[in-house]
Amino acid sequence: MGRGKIEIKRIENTSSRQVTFSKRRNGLLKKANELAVLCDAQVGVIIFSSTGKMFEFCSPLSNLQCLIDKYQKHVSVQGEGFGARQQLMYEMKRMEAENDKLEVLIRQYLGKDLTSFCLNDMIQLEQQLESSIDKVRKRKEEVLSQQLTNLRRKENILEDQNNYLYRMMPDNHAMVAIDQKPGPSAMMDLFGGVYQQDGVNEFPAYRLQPMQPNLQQVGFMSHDLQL
Amino acid sequence: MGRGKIEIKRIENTSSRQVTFSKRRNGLLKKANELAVLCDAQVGVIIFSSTGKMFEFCSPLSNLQCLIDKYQKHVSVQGEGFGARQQLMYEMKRMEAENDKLEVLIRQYLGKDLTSFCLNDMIQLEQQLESSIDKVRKRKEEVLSQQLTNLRRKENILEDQNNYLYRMMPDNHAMVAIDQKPGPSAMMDLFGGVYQQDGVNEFPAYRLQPMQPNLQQVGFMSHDLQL
DNA sequence: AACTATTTATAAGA
DNA sequence: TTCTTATAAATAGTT
Repeated sequence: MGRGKIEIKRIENTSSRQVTFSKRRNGLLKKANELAVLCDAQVGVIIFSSTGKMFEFCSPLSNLQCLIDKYQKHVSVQGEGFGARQQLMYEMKRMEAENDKLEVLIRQYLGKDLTSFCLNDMIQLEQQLESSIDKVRKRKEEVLSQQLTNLRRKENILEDQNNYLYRMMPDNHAMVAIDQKPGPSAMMDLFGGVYQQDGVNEFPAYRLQPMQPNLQQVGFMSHDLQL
Repeated sequence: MGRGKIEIKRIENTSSRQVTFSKRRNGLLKKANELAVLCDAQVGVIIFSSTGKMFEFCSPLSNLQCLIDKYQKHVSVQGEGFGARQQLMYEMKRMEAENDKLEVLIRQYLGKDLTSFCLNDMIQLEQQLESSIDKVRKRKEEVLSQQLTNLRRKENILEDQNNYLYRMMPDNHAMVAIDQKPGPSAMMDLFGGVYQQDGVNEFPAYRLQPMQPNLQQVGFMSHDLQL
């Protein structure tokens, strides 16, 4: 329909392609509208030009998003599986249910909302909680015992260092008096009475006191003795 | 373009509307294809007839879902906020995180994965678990005590009923001998030794024994005494 | 569905 | 882009 017949294939000349695009795009949208109005149909058109510009049409009293949703629903009913959107929705629902379940479980572990529980449920829950508390206590003891061990190692190291430095020191040079002599009984208090003396029992009356005690300076202390 | 000019408004005659729909639908799809091919554009068309049938077109080498996605992206970039799809994705991520958090919490309440816990964490957890177990035990006691009360009421009712029936019965008619006389000590065993006798202490040596004891027949028993 | 008189769309030129 | 116009294409009404 024009001065000459044309083949339906890509128009190579860019400018005439663009002109044709503009004309025919308008034609298409007009026809879409006519179809919608004349025949009481819902019509949606989406056009992207080769330069990336977007054009759209939707029949009156509707909007493209609605129409697209309707389309999605349609294809998901007949299609192999779900539309990507429906799948998301489904997954969402599933996770929401999972979440609710977990929240209920947690409330149970917190001892809340027990009214719906029968006796057996509660006995089971009690046992579960007892077992949990048992595990926590065991682990707590492990950690405490580890800390104790570390403390002892540290103490031994410090003691050895002290003794070594003491022996190396020219008599009475760079020495500082300590007010209280840290005797075995103080040691006992420090370690909660659990401490077993297994090293040197006697301390010299005077100890070396670095001005800024820095444990990291002790070479073999610098790796894993966290307190 | 036809034997006569027509107004662009809904065709009232149903059958001619359907004929026109069919013709113009084909025309629209053909023109959509021509636009796509001639001008190297992406074109998508969705049509729902007034009877609910769906028709679609998408330019060659593409598919409508793709085109719709592209459309969604386009409108979401300029639009108020997110596209519905992005929003779903975001919500999804949020819920996933929430879920993970809850799962970790539950594992803690089960006493698992404590290695990452410091001493203070564990002390707190222990306290929480102790509080939970406390609540469960309290509730358990409540339930037990309720059941006990119910049992007592039931017993009293049965006893009264028995006595009443016994008195109304013409002597020695329809009576059945009971092998063991259910005395106070049997009562004590039945209720775990907690039972306090507060009703009739003496049972007649012979009791009425309905062939199919049905507790529901006792009027004021039929509502809330669950055991 | 097919036909066809007419209207409409549009290719090419300005 | 827009207008013009000759011509191709679409289609309303009819069979």
